[in-house]
Amino acid sequence: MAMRHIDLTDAEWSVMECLWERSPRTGREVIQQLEEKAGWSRSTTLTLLSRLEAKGAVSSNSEGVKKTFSAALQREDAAMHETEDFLSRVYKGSLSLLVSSMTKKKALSQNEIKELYAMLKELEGGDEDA
Amino acid sequence: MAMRHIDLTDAEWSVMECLWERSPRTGREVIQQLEEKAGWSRSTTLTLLSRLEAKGAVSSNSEGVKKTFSAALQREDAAMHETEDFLSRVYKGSLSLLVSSMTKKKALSQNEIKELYAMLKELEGGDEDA
DNA sequence: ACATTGTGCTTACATTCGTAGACAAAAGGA
DNA sequence: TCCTTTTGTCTACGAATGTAAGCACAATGT
Repeated sequence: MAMRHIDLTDAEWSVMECLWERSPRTGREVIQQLEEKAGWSRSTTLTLLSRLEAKGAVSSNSEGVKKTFSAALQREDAAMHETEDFLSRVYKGSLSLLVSSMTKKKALSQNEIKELYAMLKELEGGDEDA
Repeated sequence: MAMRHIDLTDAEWSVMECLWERSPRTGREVIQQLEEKAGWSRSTTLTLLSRLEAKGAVSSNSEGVKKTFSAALQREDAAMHETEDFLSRVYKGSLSLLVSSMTKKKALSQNEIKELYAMLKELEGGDEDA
């Protein structure tokens, strides 16, 4: 059964990043980290955690003394969902188009180009049908 | 002077796509196209056009008999802005990371890989410092 | 000149998002 | 046991977003 598409808002991404870094975590920890990184108040973080739990991206466990929160959504899944969304909206779903655009805009460093080239070279050669 | 960053919402992208396809256009045309493609009512489209004009993404001309609307923001600029935004949020700003993720998820067709490879090959070889 | 139609502006309204204060229950200390 | 601190839930509120009805004025046909 496929993972339902969960959309994350910007603020929600921040919270998830924190949980992806390490899970489970107590509310305390999440709150503190977001307070430092984003200047959020306690309530803000807690609200976001609730909303995330409501949409199934976060799960919590209240058995122990302290309630803990965990990422229920994998970062990779969230990323892939966003990626598809973005690519289809902006580049007709084509990654090549994205790369060629970035190229034209000179938004790619030589370094990045090299890395990509190496990666693609491997894929092109070694994955024909194995 | 750098182009200010204009963020477009989903609905706004639809309108812009219409104007990027051809500009200038009368309200009539835009309305009709969006009605077909998105099922929007007249007012909806007009509202979006106003909002877009307010944020500088669309310009209009009322001199002739019919008011016309044009895209003031280039598609490429909008796309690049979105791209940077997206890459930094989801992939730490790294295109390579995006590609490697898509690879792992097998979200790239052989065809796409070939295209990318060809593109990169050219860049890698021919752009050292010219 | 008047009725009909086309066109743009103004206002509206429900939802979502970012942000947070209040309050209540639980835990810890004196 | 009573006070203080911690922790979690509920409620709130303005801005942004998607969506559209209504109104007023311009154009057009007869």
